[in-house]
Formats: sequence, C-alpha cells, structure tokens
Amino acid sequence: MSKKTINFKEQLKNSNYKLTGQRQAIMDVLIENSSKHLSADEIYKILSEKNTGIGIATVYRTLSMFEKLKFVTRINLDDGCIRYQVSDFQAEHEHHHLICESCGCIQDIKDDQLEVLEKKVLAENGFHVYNHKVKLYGLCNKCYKG
Amino acid sequence: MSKKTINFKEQLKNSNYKLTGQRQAIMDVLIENSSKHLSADEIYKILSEKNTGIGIATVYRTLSMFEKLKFVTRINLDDGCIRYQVSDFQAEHEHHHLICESCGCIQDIKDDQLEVLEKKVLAENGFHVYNHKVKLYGLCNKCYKG
DNA sequence: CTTAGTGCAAAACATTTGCAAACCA
DNA sequence: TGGTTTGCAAATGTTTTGCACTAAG
Repeated sequence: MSKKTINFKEQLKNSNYKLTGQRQAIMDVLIENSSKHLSADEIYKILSEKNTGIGIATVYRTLSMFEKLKFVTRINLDDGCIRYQVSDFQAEHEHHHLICESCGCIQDIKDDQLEVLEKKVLAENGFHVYNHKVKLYGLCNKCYKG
Repeated sequence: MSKKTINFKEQLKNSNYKLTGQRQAIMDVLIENSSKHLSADEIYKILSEKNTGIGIATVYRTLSMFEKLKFVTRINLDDGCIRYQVSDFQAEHEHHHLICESCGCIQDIKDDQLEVLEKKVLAENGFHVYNHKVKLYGLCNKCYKG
C-alpha cells in the first residue's frame, strides 16, 4: 500500500467521511494516472471500463470532496471541463504547467521561482500570497524544432 | 474618441469584420468596466439595462471574436463562467492577478518578474514560453489586517 | 441500526448553433 | 444588393440536485 493510499484513508476518517468502494476506486484511477490531467468524464469512462457501476454524479461529488480535502488539485485548460490531478503531498504550492500551443501536451514543473514576484507583491500591494496557479503557454521542445 | 476605440475600429476593418452597433456597444461596456472582469452574462445584463436589444448569443459570438483579435483576454476564476477584460495593448504578456480568498477582490499587476522562471524552463525543459497566466491566491491588505 | 453515500433521471447552467430576418458596406 | 451579422429558440455539454435505495461503521 502506497504512502498516498494510507494518507488518503486516514484523512478520510479524520474528516468524518466513510471509506466507500467508489471513493477508493476513484482515488485508484487518479493515482494510476497521476501524470495526466483527467476530467470527471474521463474518470467516469475509465471506471466504466473496469465495470465498477459508478455513476457520473458520484464522480463529481467525490472529486469535489477530494478537492476540499486537498487530495486533488484542479486545472482548467479552457477546453470546456475541469481537470484533476492527485496533489503532490510534499509540495507547499501547486506546481506550474507548461502548455504547448501546438501539440497540446502538458508538462508539470515543480520548481517555484516565484519568491521575487511574491515579495514584490507583498511590498507594493500589501498582498500576502499563499498559493498560486501558473500556466506558461508556448512551444515544447519537439514542436519548436519540428 | 479614445485610442482604444480608434484601434478597435481600424482593426475590425483590417480583419474584414463589419462595425455594427452591437460590437460597438459591447466594446463600450468593456471599456467602461476595464478594471472589472465581466462574464458574458454580466455584459448581457448591462446591455439590457441600456435597452440595446442585444441577444446573449451575440455577446458570446462577439467576445469570442474579440478574443481572437486580442481585444480582450479571458480569465477563469473557477466560478462557473469565463470572464473578460479589455487587453492592455501596450503589454507584451498578460498581467498577473492577485485574488483574495477572503473578500474575492481581484487586483491586476503589470509587473512581470517571470524572466528567471522562463529562462529556467527553456534551459531545463526546452520549452519556449510566449505567454503566461499567473494567478496568485492569498489575502489582500485589508483582509490580512482585519 | 442509522445516517452518509449512491445511482438514476431530471434539472440547472453556461455556451453554441441553425435559421430567417435585418443590416452594414 | 449580397454577404455578414443578428435575435430567437432549440440544442449541446458539463455539472448539480432530488429522491428512493444501499451500505459503511
């Protein structure tokens, strides 16, 4: 059993949520696809192929709860749906996303490098930053060369 | 007539779009509210109050066209709709947004400060950045003190 | 047992589209 | 005048909700 799974079960209990087969199954799909960014519908389709009889409403309700508990983070790629990814429990902030405008691929980068910006924002605007969402648009290595 | 209005009319013509009353009215609303971030529905309601008989479909079609011509930029605040703001024609990139998680206010900041990050991304990932969307979440000056 | 959680179908919501009428160039 | 653009209403696609049933603790 992975560290994430243990964490998941304990935190559910601590938050007075029941551990159901559906919640477990949805978390499994998220962990199996942790490098991807899945929509509710994509998760639903994967669950359907596995012949769990989980309904789409449960997927939405579960993802919403997972987000509240910070098990997942949402990313909005402006493609008409919200996408989810298991959180990096070690990370303090969310990671950045590199979005290629040619092939649509998405790379995650851990590195932060926003200290300078956040300090400036505090000094000049009096705004205290606790989290950030950074999307960088451009061309990936392959598309730039090709 | 403001610089933006001139720019708007000329660019419409150059792109082979007609200057209609509706497009003018929508641009007016956007310019009058340039510090805000309006949704299609909010723009539609403002237009309705002004007794232009503009339909919601026209608002969507126009905003979509305005975005293609870079007259407006979208921002997604994860509140169920896409929001729009007139572009800063001087700016090379989009400005950053400071989003207060207590009162929901949004401050725009022009300053970039992403050169270090973007250089690092190029060096380490071979990714060429052309634009970015940065949202910083936290507490504004008022809410932090209060 | 008891109440949270589920599946289903219907509803809600933002957005898009087809089409006949209206309008800009 | 002719091709764009528009308003309307219907359609779409995602997400939410009401409700009776099921299952975790």
